[in-house]
Amino acid sequence: MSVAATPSAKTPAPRDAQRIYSIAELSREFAITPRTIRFYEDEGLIKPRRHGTTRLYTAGDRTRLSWILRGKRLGFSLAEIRELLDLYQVDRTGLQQLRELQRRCQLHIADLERKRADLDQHIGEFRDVEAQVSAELKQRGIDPESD
Amino acid sequence: MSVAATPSAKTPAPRDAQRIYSIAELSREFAITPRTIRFYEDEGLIKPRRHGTTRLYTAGDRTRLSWILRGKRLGFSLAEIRELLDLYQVDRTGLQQLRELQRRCQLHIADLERKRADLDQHIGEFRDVEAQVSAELKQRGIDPESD
DNA sequence: ATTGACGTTTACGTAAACGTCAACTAGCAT
DNA sequence: ATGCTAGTTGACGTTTACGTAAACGTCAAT
Repeated sequence: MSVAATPSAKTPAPRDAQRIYSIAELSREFAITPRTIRFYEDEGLIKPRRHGTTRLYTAGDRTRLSWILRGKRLGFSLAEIRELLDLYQVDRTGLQQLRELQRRCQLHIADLERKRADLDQHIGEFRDVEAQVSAELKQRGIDPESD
Repeated sequence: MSVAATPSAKTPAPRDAQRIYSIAELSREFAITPRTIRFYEDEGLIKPRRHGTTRLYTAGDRTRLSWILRGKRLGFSLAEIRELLDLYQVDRTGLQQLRELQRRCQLHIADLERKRADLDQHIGEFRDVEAQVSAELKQRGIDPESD
């Protein structure tokens, strides 16, 4: 389809805000399959425009996608990620809406900070192990081949 | 069976290193079902002693369990967690073993630090949202009921 | 002797998050 | 016209991480 084909074939990938991405392009960039991207769409995480039946992704969609993947790396389920994404575009007009948004942000931040504490402890433990191993290796002599 | 029953029923839970825990006790403490604990055993994450067919958990098993759950909160799969747990008890005698252990520690630490960067950015974004919402709420007046 | 709390195994079920075909379609190059 | 390359939908399969139910054993107390 070459929807996003560069005119003179000189520019490799102009990371403009105006750029339009194909599904294959995004799947390559983020190392996921097109099937996965379509799946996220089925789950309501992204809603790309269409040209006919073909999906067209904007820079915003791309950002959203990277957001999704980061959420995944942090251990959130797709359902949670969808909720979090929605927080960014809920109606901020009503007072109750604002209060609810604030509340949910605070809850989520607290969750994240607990996670951060877990992570720090976890890192600490592995640093300890690594340090002990390093010390032991130094003890035994730094000669590279001696097993 | 009351394997871990306290004699005079006075001491509530002596957190000794010698203590032995029943499966129900651990499941209550960590808010998971016994089924889950048995499942972890099937997956090779814990290997409690047995008295007949009944499982007996030591303080070490308990620590292992809390470790598993923390790993889960951080988004690791059970397979990954098993590997990480194994790192703690691999044979540290051979030089090659030590080098391999060091290498894997370093890889894992790098992974964790990437995760930490993800997490920090994530937290930052939500703090921003929360700050904006707070500002907007303050702008509109702090009167509690006005919707 | 029965009840109740707790434990066991075996087996099947399920929700989430995709992967893997299969069978199209649409545009472009030869 | 034919083939190639991307894209599409749908259906079904798979893995992970358990839940659920059945059917049973064991011990202490009643």
